[in-house]
Amino acid sequence: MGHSRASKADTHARLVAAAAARFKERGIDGISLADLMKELELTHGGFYKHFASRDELVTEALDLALAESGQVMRELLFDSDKPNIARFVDFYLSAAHAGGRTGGCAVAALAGDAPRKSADVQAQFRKQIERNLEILVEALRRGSSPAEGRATTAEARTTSAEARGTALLILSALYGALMMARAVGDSPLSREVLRTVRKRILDLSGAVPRRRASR
Amino acid sequence: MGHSRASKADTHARLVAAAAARFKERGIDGISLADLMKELELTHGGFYKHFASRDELVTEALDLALAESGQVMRELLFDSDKPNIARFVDFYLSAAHAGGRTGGCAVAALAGDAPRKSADVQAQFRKQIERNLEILVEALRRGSSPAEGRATTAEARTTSAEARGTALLILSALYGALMMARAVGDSPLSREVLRTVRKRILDLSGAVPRRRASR
Amino acid sequence: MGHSRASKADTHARLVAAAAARFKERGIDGISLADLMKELELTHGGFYKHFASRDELVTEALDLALAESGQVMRELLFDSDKPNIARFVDFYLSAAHAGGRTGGCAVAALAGDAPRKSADVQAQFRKQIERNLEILVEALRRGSSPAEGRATTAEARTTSAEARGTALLILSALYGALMMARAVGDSPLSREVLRTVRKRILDLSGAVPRRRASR
Amino acid sequence: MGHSRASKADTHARLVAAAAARFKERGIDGISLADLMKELELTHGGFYKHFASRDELVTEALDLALAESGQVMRELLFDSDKPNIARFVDFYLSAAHAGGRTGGCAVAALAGDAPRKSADVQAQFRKQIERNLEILVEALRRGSSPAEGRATTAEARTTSAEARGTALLILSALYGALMMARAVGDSPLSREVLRTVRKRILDLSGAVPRRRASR
DNA sequence: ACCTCCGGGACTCCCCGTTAGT
DNA sequence: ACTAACGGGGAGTCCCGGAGGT
Repeated sequence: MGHSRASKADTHARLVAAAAARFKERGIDGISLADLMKELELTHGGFYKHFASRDELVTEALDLALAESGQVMRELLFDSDKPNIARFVDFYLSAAHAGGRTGGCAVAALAGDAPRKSADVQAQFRKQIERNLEILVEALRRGSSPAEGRATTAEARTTSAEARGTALLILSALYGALMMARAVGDSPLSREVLRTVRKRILDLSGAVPRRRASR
Repeated sequence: MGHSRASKADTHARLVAAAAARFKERGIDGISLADLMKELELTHGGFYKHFASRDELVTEALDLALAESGQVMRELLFDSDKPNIARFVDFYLSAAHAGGRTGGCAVAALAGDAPRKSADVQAQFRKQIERNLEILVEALRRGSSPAEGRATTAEARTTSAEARGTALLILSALYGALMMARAVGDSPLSREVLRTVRKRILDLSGAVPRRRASR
Repeated sequence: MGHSRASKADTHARLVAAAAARFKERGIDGISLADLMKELELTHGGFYKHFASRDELVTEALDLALAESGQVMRELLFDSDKPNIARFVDFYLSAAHAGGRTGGCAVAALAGDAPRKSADVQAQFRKQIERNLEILVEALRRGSSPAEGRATTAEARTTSAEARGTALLILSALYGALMMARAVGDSPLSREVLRTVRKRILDLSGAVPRRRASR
Repeated sequence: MGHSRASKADTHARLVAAAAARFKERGIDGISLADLMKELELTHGGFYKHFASRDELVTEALDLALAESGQVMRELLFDSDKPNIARFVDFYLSAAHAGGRTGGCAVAALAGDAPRKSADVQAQFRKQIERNLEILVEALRRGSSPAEGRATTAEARTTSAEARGTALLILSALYGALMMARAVGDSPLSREVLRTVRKRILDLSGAVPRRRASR
């Protein structure tokens, strides 16, 4: 009875996880179903017991990969009392994170593929980037203004717009720096990009309240 | 039959140009040699008269595409007396530039493919990005300090490091914003990213002298 | 994508049939694999799932085409009680048969290519021509001597040799006339060849018993 | 001075002759210009000093090859006082003639290619076959009726039609037998075809006067 | 008359997604 | 779930006809 220890649901999940990792490494079209199945010590033919098509796997793997990127972001930012933007940026722009491609940020790894894919795929990116933005906005606001909870609605809105703008800039710079660093390979330039952008972003993130205060 | 008036060099150049455009649109692996040749009303059989391999075409097309991106940058920044950073940023983050993929920035379009390609390809990116950085640094320095020519060496070095850091941040943010906007497709989010990052970058670029002055 | 309802055997058979028709029309080297596949609404890439090489297809298509020519011969000659040589000759040398190339006789259409092909191809022609000869001999003998069943062995042998000689002449004349008619295109000459040779062959086929009787 | 002993006209003629021989061996498409030029110890590039295109060479070589076939026919039939049909048939259906392809009959060798070629090529065949027929008719008439020159116009016409019919049959059988023999390669069957058809044709050619006499 | 080589097109090989049969 | 293989399609290689330029 039964044929293997692994349940069908388990195999499905392992496939999605493996696909997410490989997609980040090699791009969405960079790995074949056959190679993917081989990784799980399965054979090519069994794939369609788990997914109706490759696209279905792409959708699920992308969901997982993008969600993970948000999860990592949230953990790094929020696992202490006060949002720790520095730790997040340090990690995000660390050489290890930039170099190793398996565990990296799915947005940075796959954003380049998205424009050539379907609107559904782009919607997945849109949704996750929106979420990541919210996380960062929240971190900026909590980091900058512990008393914000008591702000009036009008003040909060202004602050929010301000924070959202800052978050957008930071996110753009993070993604851009990571993609540049990866595109140029390991080199003095890539290290300079990571180090310098990291410092500037920390200035920016800290600058939010200060800049407001100074005006 | 036989060959037409067009010289070999001309055909070669047209192939490289077409490849550069298609690569930016669809990625380096996104177009086949046969389709590419068809664009020039040739057949794929003649391809190897011009290139020893597909990789050779990739190298040349990448060179062209990246160089063009630098050229555009230089023109937008420098075609008037005073470096015009605003015009460059406006153009770079315009919806048209972000949406249309044919004429866009090769770095933003292809940076995502580079990590999966050979070290040679990555070196091409490195070289061009280094050049683009220098252009932007020059613009920032000339824009910020018309009298810089008389600065002492020490001051100049400091200013240079400062400007280079700013340039790195700006470039990262530009590339990141463009890639994000493209990844999410045409949407309120993409428009917000482009608009907001544009404004912030203009603040940053203007901030160079002010920041120095304030210390 | 994926494969349609058609089984492999079916596709294989359709390929062979299409090749046989095209070879008769344009010669063995007159059609490319890509064009052939296009006829079945397939693409050239899948060809080697069905045949190890072009030669293998040639062999099978030739087998089919030649066998069909024998089958047509047999049907025309034998579908009534008494062998009907006249009907066969009439059809074989009809303008329609001579002009239209698709449905025509494979021997006449392809004999000219055979000498330039491999010994295997020539053996295929040999085998089928031998069979066609036997069919015609049988027709001549049954047509000429209804009581032949009671002939002594020696007489039968003599009759056989006689009939085989006549069959060889008839077959040569048929093939020769058809090839001449085709080589000169539609013209008074081609019509004269067909008409005249037809009449003479009918004389010859009827002459078998008469010639024997006269000795 | 001058560059070589061979004049341009001579080279032209040698090219045509070599092409005629190769075409008979391998078919009209069976030899490349490069190989042909190599045969004359010339190089590929010089070809277009002699012919505007390959087609022009084909036309001339075909003219030569076909004319030669008529010339051979005429010589064998007529080089003695009385037309010697037997000698012609013997030669034409000799194993050497059938096997060796270089010197063979152009009609038999190339008739199979003609239907796939232009109407001009087919017209060349038509013209030469018409001539060959006339030669054979003349031989049949002179062989059968030395006094024919004095026949009345009406009688001559009847005789002519009779002879032309016989000539058509003989020509068809000759061409057909030769093509069959070549198609099946060297074998008992090919030898049988040649031997048997030869004997039957000789019967037929001799039968002309006898058949007329018997009516 | 040569050399060179362009552009055309064919064949072969290989990989991928997908499906059928076991 | 595996084995097998179909059909799609890209890459690379070869050779041919033809067109310069020396």
